[in-house]
Amino acid sequence: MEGSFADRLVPDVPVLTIVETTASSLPTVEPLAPDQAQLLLRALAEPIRLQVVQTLQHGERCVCDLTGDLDLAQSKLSFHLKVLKEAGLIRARQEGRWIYYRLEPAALIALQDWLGQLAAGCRTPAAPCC
Amino acid sequence: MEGSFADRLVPDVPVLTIVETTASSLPTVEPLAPDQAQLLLRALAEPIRLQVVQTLQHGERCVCDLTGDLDLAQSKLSFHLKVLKEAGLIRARQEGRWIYYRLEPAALIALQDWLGQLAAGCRTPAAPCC
DNA sequence: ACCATAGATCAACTAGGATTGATTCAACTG
DNA sequence: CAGTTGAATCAATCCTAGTTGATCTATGGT
Repeated sequence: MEGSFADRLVPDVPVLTIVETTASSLPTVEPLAPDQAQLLLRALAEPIRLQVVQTLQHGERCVCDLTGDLDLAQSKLSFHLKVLKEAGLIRARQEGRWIYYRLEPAALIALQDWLGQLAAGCRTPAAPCC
Repeated sequence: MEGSFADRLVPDVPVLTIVETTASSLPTVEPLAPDQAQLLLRALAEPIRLQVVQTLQHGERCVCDLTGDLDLAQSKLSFHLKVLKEAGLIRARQEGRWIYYRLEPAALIALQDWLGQLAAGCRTPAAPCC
């Protein structure tokens, strides 16, 4: 262990836990811990990674295509894919010699919910001061 | 002009435009441009700024209180408040010698919507490859 | 078995965001 | 008015995420 790069960037936080609710048929997501929210935010808050995510929005894609799509060095793309994967935003699937990446909507939805709670909380009016 | 620090971090992107829809009574938000989304993400993707936002979730608060709440140097807090403000996530209000900051829910909701669109887009199944 | 290709990993380097402490500015107070 | 205090700004420094090019691993083809 004791890796570098993304390993340093990505703290040891358990990844998304997806929970099948008993009653509803829709899969819901555990409320995001602040750590997890931050992991997702940091992963998304980078131009190249944002491009990757937006590209994957249109469907699964293999690395070799992504390098072409985004005109990136293979090494660079690989680095960012790792960050996105460890944040739980994308998933990899191997097929022969190629590796396909796809978005993980659950992560996006979890973050969405987290933002919603944040927005919902700030309905309280002013406060006193020092 | 021609500042440094946050000025460099925060590109010259027009801030949120809030639009009153004619029919509904709820204020909605223009779809976020990728630039704007990234500005918001970068602002949120930092531990201290996230703490600030979470603190403000419980209501408006003046700087002097925030420094105490979060145990931060005044200068440091001021820097992060600037980033958050320029991203449109918080708003300042002066009252005498004190300056109160509060969350801007519209920004959170705009980002929420943006994430929603991203998640909605990735319903398409696999794709071909190289 | 050998070679070619897809992709991950690594070590060294770079760059730019964050921190620090000092300074400046503005609003009150005596 | 001078003195005080809340907060923003600045310059210098630090630190770490991101880049680069080379290397390693694995799959598949001949």
